[in-house]
Amino acid sequence: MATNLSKISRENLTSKVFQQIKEAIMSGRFQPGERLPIRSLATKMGTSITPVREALLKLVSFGALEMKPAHPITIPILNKEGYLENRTIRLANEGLAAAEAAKKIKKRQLNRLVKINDDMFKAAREKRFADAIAHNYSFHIELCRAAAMPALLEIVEILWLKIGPSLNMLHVATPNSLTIAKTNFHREILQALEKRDSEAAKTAMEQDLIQGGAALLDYFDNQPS
Amino acid sequence: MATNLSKISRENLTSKVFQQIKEAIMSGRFQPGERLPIRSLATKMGTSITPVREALLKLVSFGALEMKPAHPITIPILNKEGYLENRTIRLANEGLAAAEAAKKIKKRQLNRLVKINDDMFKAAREKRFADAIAHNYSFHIELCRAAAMPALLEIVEILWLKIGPSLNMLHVATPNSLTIAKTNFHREILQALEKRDSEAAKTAMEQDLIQGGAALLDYFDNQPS
DNA sequence: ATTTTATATATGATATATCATTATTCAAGT
DNA sequence: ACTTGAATAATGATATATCATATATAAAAT
Repeated sequence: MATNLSKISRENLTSKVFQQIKEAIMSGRFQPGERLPIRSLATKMGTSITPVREALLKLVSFGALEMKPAHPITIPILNKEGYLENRTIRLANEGLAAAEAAKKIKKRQLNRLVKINDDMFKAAREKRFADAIAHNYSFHIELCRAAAMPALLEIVEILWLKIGPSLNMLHVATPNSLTIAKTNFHREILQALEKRDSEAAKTAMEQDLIQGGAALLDYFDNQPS
Repeated sequence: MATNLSKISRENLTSKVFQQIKEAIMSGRFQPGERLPIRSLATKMGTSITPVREALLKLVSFGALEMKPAHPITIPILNKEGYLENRTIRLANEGLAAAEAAKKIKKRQLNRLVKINDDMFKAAREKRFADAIAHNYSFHIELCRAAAMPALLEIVEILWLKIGPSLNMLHVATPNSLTIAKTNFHREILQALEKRDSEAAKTAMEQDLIQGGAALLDYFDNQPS
């Protein structure tokens, strides 16, 4: 029996389309309010409308896209209230993830987090703000992965999907106010993980989420939409 | 302009199908492992397969149903590990919901919770276990609604969808061990809500979730699947 | 009787066609 | 110039047809 045969990708079209649109959303390639018509996406991606529709419906069911009857599917426009609710829920879930990760994280995963954090600082120093935002996202997701709770990871990914477009819009609107690399608590989180101190990890994570959203809150306050 | 015109239901077929299947899952009309073939459901419901497929895919994306490539869609079989992860996440999210509800709940909502709880006890006394389980579910969902955080409510509903079939299976397998009405902390939760004591509400909720799952944990321990 | 193989069936995946509703455009009327 | 109304286009919703793959059944071989 031949070994080392490469796995044939049995992923279906819907999954591929979903991943691609999801990544596009998280990397800020759509503005809040922007339309995502099924047909034009299908044309761009070279599939029929069925897989695109299914992928979009999935994102809608996660609250990452908005759909009103007989209206085009759009990127939701987050307001202050919605952001604060999202932050409160992330506090609970990412706090839990940090506490669990402190118990379970392996050296390799910890090193990976350190590297992601370094990359984030480097990107911010070099004013590659979009990259910095992406690395910040990776930091939170990978930490959540270290908690080894797949259902929790899914929830946290959904929560970030909802704020992704606004986060990226912020860096376009006011790149100078990007505080991701200046006032975060990643170091405190990493230290707590290394000490395997669940409580400290949770607290540091909560502070990080509150600080990380300060710039966005300022934006909402000065943008009386 | 005429007023008081009744709203025309613009809900689409997919939503209706989704609601119906969701309720069927939560009320235990499907066994863990049972198949849900698209075509036969569509025939039963009198629609084409498209709305049914979309509704099922939505449930799959919530983790309430399982789908392997080229296999029938099924009700997932929960194991002890999966249940414990689900419980841990509910502790965080329903704890938050209870704390928020303590701040925001209105008298009408509190009265409603009291009534649901009474109904649950009544159902349990009369050995209508399925009803008791349904009322317990309502209690948790309505409390979550009182927190006035729509995104949190969605998450909690998803979490319950995943354990619904197993909860109902339990009451069929071992109706005598149904402890829902005996060892719950609903009274403590209600008292905390009335006092507007967030911390107490959170603690009582956590105890309720742990106690409420004890019977299911026993089942997993004696069922070495 | 058991195992193997071939056929038929069931099922999800994808593409396409058509419908209803809304948004847009543009011309006519004021 | 502005408003109104009709025609057109855009868009999601639904139904149906076809395909690929897995499962179940039946037949054949041992």
